[in-house]
Amino acid sequence: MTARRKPAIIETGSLSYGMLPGLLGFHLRRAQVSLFKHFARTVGQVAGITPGLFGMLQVIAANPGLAQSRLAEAMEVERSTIVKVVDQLEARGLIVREPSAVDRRSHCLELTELGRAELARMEQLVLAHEAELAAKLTPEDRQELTRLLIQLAD
Amino acid sequence: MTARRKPAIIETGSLSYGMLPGLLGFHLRRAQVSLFKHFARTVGQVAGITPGLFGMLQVIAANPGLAQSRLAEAMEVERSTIVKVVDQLEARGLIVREPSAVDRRSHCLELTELGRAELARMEQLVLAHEAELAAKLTPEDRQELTRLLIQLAD
DNA sequence: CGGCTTTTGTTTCCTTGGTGAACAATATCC
DNA sequence: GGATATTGTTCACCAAGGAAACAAAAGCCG
Repeated sequence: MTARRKPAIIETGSLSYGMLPGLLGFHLRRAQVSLFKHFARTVGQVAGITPGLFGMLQVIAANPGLAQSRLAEAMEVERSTIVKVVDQLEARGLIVREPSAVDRRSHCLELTELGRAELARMEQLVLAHEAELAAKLTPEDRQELTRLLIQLAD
Repeated sequence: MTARRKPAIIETGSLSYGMLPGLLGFHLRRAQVSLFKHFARTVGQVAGITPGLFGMLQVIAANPGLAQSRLAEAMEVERSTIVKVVDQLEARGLIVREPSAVDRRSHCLELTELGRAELARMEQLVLAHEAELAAKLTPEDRQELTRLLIQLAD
């Protein structure tokens, strides 16, 4: 190697991210990591839940009697992934698998009383978390961001 | 259970997401999943790389001689996480760990010739991927989205 | 009706990123 | 020179997810 070595003295602040700042994915990921950490500090720490599990719970609550396969489609994950999620939520007493009256293969997911109570509590925390996030943007910007994200996701 | 059972007949299309559509995190996640899948189809399949690894490679390329600890800070992950990443990239012959001249504890990360060539190829694929994504938005909207994401991430 | 085909939930194994704790070697500070 | 901090590493873990195989149950079709 005959090439001259570059200085290689790089302070944390002045470090280059190459082409990354020109990519939507980079900023999308940063925003999500930031949001996720905020969720963990505010909602997660208090209610012991992750964004993913909260989302599952929301969909189950909003669609009583939902079969696991439908939930998998809604969340765009495989059926085998749903099994673990449902196991967790059931183990915590938040939901139950009830046998379907019309199809003996499928399980109807339902919230328990505890599940309803816990979800209500979580929702308050999530709304507070959302409000803190939204404070970084004007109401119009928040609306605009939502619109653009939907457009990007198709 | 004496309560009347709700119909529980829910077609995939007409299923409710509860309060999720009102949350930024929901749309952020959807957009990212969509983008990630697109990246996997276009860049990943061809160049065998993930958004995460590509990002690491970019930062290493843009900051020759970077120490692993600095990289960890830049990517906001733990040092122990970086070890595996560097192992992978080194195993593929894209980078090398060179001993630092000034600190015998630290390793200076450098791209190899192969690494530079591969990265250049990846960059072309990434730019094409980005262009396809950006096609969903007007140029102004893309700019606006970037601005809002940065603002949200702090 | 009876035989294929599909769907549903499940289990098992694997992969990907990531964490935290402990550790040896090396720097740094007082 | 001795305490303290930093660097890279290993190891054991965890969470989210996917793939494949499977049994039970539905559904289809001749």
